[in-house]
Amino acid sequence: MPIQKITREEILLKSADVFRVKGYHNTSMQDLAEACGLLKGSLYYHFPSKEMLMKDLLESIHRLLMEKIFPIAQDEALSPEERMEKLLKKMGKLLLEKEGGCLIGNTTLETVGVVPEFQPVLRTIMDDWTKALQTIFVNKKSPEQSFRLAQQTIMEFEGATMFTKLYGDKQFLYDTFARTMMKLN
Amino acid sequence: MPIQKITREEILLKSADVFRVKGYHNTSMQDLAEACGLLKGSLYYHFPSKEMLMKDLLESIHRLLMEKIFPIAQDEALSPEERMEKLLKKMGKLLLEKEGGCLIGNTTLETVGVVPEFQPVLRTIMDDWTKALQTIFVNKKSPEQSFRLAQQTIMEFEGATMFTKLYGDKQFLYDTFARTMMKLN
DNA sequence: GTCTATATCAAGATAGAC
DNA sequence: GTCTATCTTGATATAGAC
Repeated sequence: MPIQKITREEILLKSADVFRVKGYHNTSMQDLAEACGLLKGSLYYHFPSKEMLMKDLLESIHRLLMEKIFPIAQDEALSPEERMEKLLKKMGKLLLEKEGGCLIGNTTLETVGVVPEFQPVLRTIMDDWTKALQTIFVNKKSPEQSFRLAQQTIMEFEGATMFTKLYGDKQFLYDTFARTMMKLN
Repeated sequence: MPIQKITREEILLKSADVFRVKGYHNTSMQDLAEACGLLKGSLYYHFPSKEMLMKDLLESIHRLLMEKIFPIAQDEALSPEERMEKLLKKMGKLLLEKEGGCLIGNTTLETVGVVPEFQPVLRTIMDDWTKALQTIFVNKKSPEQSFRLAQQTIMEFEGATMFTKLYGDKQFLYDTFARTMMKLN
């Protein structure tokens, strides 16, 4: 009987690291297979196509965010400032302290308008990310203003990630974290 | 004798539209040739490779910005507010009111860390863009603060472009324009 | 579940006719 | 300067052995 070398979930995790650095179109099934310690053909046992693999990956990331990160915004044991800090730090660890920047942002700029299948899940992730931040801001501001502040925070976050990538300097992100904390006043 | 169908500069302009929408790796020489009304092989008379074509395009964009857009920041006939408005509007027309968002931002996220040849020119564009905005802010703020404000403006601008692309709503950009004008106070 | 082998196609790039 | 034709490679994907 055959030996299971890697699970479906593990393939997605390894693939995320490759896609984040190389981008969607520039990543080959060969690249993904190597990262997983498999041969190219074996990937097709788990996923019918590269496109479906990426779609599943994005949905898996959305699920992770919804379960582990975004609920921090509603943690009544913490102050709004503590929630914001905890959420930003976790987002930083998850999406930013790895090489290549933010997979969601990268994939958005690279594939929206080109691979229509990805757009809905990318939008959903941004929507729920916005809602989470809004939930924190709403302790201090009106709902409408909190919504705008949440969107602005993510935009600055993505812009800072671009600068961090271009200049190889994480300070851009740390500064954005700090400015976001100040918006809670 | 052969008939000149298109100039080198025109090829770059047509290619910019394709790259902006499809991205660098997802654009084929075939795509570029079609956009230019040429056959694939003919492109290699003008450019030795796809990589060099893109590099020349980025340098051509840099030249255009340095000649036509960034000098607005030093136009002594205008107030700081008027310079900022004029510069932002021109950047909007040049980079944003076309399909696909900002070619510089797209190319940065897609190729930094993957195509090292592009990174210097991308950095130079961002550097000079930052300097131009700093020149305007410095009428109202300290040089250090102006530098930070200039960087933040570009980051927000790129983040807003991402949202505009993802949600198909240009309001994100207009709002960012308005917020930037308010930073001059 | 993974491997080997292979089919198919499109990509970047080159050579030479016109 | 552009076209036709072609080379070579690497991509996605499939079939079948183990």
